[in-house]
Order: sequence, then C-alpha cells, then structure tokens
Amino acid sequence: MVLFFFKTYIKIYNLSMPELPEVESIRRYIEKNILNRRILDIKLINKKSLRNSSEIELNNVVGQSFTNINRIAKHLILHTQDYYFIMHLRMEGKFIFFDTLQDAMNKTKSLHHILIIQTENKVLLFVDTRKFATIDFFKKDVSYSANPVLMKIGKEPFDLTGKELYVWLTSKRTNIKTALLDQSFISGLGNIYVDEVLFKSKIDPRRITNSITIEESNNIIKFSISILRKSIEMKGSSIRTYSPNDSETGGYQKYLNVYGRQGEECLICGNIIKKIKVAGRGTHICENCQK
DNA sequence: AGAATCTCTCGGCCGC
DNA sequence: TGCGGCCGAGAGATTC
Repeated sequence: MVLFFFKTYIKIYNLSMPELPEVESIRRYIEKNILNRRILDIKLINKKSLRNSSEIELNNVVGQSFTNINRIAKHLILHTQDYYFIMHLRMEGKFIFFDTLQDAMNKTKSLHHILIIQTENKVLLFVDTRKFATIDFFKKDVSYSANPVLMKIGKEPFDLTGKELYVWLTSKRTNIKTALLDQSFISGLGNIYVDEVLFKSKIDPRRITNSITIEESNNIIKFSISILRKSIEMKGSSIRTYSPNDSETGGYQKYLNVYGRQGEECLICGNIIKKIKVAGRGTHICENCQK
C-alpha cells in the first residue's frame, strides 16, 4: 500500500516542471514559512549547485534574517539584510519545510539534498532528485541590473507588448516554439505553457518566427498572460511543493488543452492530439486547430 | 560578429 | 532483471 502510494506520487511529480506559475506558488509557500526569520545555520550539501560564490561566503548569512522573497521569471530570490540567493529549480528542485532538523533528516533520506538552512522556526530543505537545481549567492552590492544571472533574463509576458514580440520574432529565423522557450527575450514560459499558448493562439509550433503576424504576436502575449494568471490562481500544474507535513497540489492540469493529452481528442474540434518533436523538445499539437 | 545549433549535466523511467 | 536510450532547463561550446 505504501509502495503503491509512493509510485503514484512519483508519477504525478514527474509531470511537474516548475515554470512561472509553479515558482510563484513556491515563492508564496517560502514566504509563509521563513519571512523575517533569523538564519541559525546553513549547510551546502551539493557543492556543484553553488555558482558565483564560495561555500565559505555562504556562512556570512548566519545571523541575518530573510527580509524578502522575490521571483523573477523562474528564479526565486531570497533576500537577507546584506545578501541574496538566486535559486533555480530546473526540473525537479523543491523546497520542503520541517519543524526540526531531525525530522527533516529522517523523512528525506531518499532525496538528494542541495542545501539546508535552519531558521529560528523552520528548517528549509532545498532538494533535487536530479541535482540540476542551482544556487547563486551574492552580496547586495551586486545590483539586479549588474547581476550576471539576472541580466540575462528577458521580460515576463506581463511586461511585453505584442508589437515588441513581433519585432523580435521577425528578426529571427527559428521556429516559434524554440523562440518562446528562449528565456533571454521572453521569460517564464516552459514546455507546458508554450504548448498551451500556441494552441490557444492557433499557431503550429513548427512555424518559422518571421512568418508570425502582428495579430498572432498580440495573441501570444494575450494568451500567455491569461494562461499564466489562471495557473497562478490554481497554484500551478500538478504537485510542485511536496512536504509530508504540508503538501500542496496545483490544479491547473485540469485546464490543459494539449500538454500531456497526446492520443486524446482535441477539446475544440475532436481531432486527435499528437506529440511531435520540435527542436528536440516534446511538443503537443492539434494539427487541425494549429496552422 | 552574431545567431543558431550542439553538448552536457543527472537519475528515474521505459521498452526491449 | 538488466541495460541502453530518453527526457529536459539552461549554460557553455561549437558551428554556421
């Protein structure tokens, strides 16, 4: 019974790739648990995940407290008085909170630990089964605009106009799917939401960017915003913050039109949804609706 | 020079 | 049951 439950959980969990709505949900979850709490200890477990800093520098945050928890696109930013962490969950990174360190260690033996932060009320575990997650650590005298990680991130769909997108797209000759996954211009969309946005916009993901019209660019922005907003409201797709004490489940997967629905009927026209490859990425499409 | 494409990371999962 | 191939975000390397 326990094994069955575990296997079921893993299956759902693997669908989850934190994109903007999932990261926003996690941001709120972290805020709820550690905002204004003092850091008592910090321990880096996976040394390779730390970039732009040394392990020794990390210890400087001990005694400081979390003053702000921000999000930029898919990046989480944890501020203290004098430092900030930029964390990226990649595909399977997650945060789990426990009341005690002993409890945390006992209940997460099978997980790969990235970082452990003890605060005065909670123990924060940053874990990632695939060890892809990254941590960048900076002193506050490195501003956002000069930050080597953040300066590479483009605008979120909320801050872009269809015209701006159109100008960029017409200057390129790649396919629209690859373009929308390029975080350096439009950030926050990942594989799930790009497929959903292109379905709503009735655009074939294989289309070359300079064939996209201004009307289609407007639709891409419009639907990116509405889909991301709705997903944030539903706390993202599938499970993205697992905790034995406080598990939270996203509800947006109920609204997915094409992602993960290969072999099923299109909800608009009844055509069978296909899963194809576009630039090496699994891509879901209704070839009748998307031209 | 600038843009596009390839390669690599990792461990669970899937199909043979 | 064992094993090779696949998956995927994003950085860095390489090619065009």
